[in-house]
Amino acid sequence: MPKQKNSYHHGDLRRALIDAGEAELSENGLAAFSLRRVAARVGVSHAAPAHHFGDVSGLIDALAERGFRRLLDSMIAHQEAATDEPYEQLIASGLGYLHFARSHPALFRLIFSDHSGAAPSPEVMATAGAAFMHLATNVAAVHGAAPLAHDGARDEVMACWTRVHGIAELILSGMMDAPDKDDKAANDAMFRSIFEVQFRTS
Amino acid sequence: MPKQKNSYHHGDLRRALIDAGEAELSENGLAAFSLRRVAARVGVSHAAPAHHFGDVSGLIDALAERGFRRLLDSMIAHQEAATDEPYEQLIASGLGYLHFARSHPALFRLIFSDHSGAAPSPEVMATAGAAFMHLATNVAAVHGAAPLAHDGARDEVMACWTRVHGIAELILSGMMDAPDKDDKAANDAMFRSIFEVQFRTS
DNA sequence: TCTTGAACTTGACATCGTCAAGATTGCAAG
DNA sequence: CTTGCAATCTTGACGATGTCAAGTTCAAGA
Repeated sequence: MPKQKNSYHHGDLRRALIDAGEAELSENGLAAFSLRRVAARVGVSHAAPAHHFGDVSGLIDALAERGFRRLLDSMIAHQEAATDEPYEQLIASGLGYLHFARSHPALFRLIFSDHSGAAPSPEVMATAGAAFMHLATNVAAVHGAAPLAHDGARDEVMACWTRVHGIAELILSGMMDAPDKDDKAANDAMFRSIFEVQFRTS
Repeated sequence: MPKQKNSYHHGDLRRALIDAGEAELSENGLAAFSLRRVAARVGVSHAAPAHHFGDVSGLIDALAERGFRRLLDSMIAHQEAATDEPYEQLIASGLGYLHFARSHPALFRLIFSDHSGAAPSPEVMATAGAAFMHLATNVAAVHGAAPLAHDGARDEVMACWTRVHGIAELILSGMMDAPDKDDKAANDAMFRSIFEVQFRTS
């Protein structure tokens, strides 16, 4: 199946549009995102995407799903490069989360955009659930337990997620200084020094 | 100075546009934000805002500044309704942050949108600095010290900020369940149970 | 009174998302 | 083999949007 057999019938337009959409997103950001430019980038008419995604939110949804998968992949990759020690793996996962957010800021923001109006598609929620379970497994391993086994386990997972997520968001918004995203050692130190702080009732 | 002396020369158009922009933001969200609708809402021609804000990002910037001020106000208000105990004041500030985020989601997202391209205006950064200092004072009081006095104090403040911010963002994105935003007791319990979790090296 | 500049309007333009209608093609039934 | 059908893609149009240029109105100082 050649990439382009003829002018009509692209062959794998859906995938091509998602690829192009991802590229447009990193180059121009979400605010300047345009369906017509994505179509033009693939070399297809401006109305072609409608048949595969309905309207623009359909493409956005597909991009969100891919983004979530990439986020999970980044966590896994960083974790696999770490020690077997459970806590080190948790830290590594968090650093993978951070690295993805900073490498693909627009995609990251897109994933966590306001889904208050239209609920995210089932595929997106499923991928989000997978990422959540990954974290839950990390956290549980630190306690030497099964994921979500004991009371308050869910709170622990959310405590972890919100911390990592908050750091990522504040860095992206420019409110928080951070070392170059590829300086592993510096980010490791920065992350631990914030992640591990504890507040006490005086 | 009457609100409307005649058709031309509105009198206080800049303020009126910011008011209308804020209303539009809460009603339709950032994605559907339109300069022309804001102008129409005030009863002014579609090109009138340009004279006061340049382009659309000028109005957005003004809205961000107002939003930051409202965020700080919400923190202060909640804190003043709490005990004198420093840690309780810190928690109350966080709950005020959360309450603002959930009461004005679009404005909250706007404040922390991607400023990577154009730097936020000096006014916005100044207001953001005031919010940061408020938190720094809270955190320092827990340790019975002056703001940012000791080594690592900045990390402690950022640890606090990122935690509160992460909770707010994940709730807004729909990734985290939370009690009704006006149920004070339930939110207090939820917030503490996440904020106070500590992770240890196994 | 005259004039000058700020405040606002009007009209135009390119671009955007979406819709309806037409063109093209793969494919399976006959 | 061919013939019709449904999926795929194109074309053209519409209203809405941000921005620019040129014109209009008004207040206030010379």
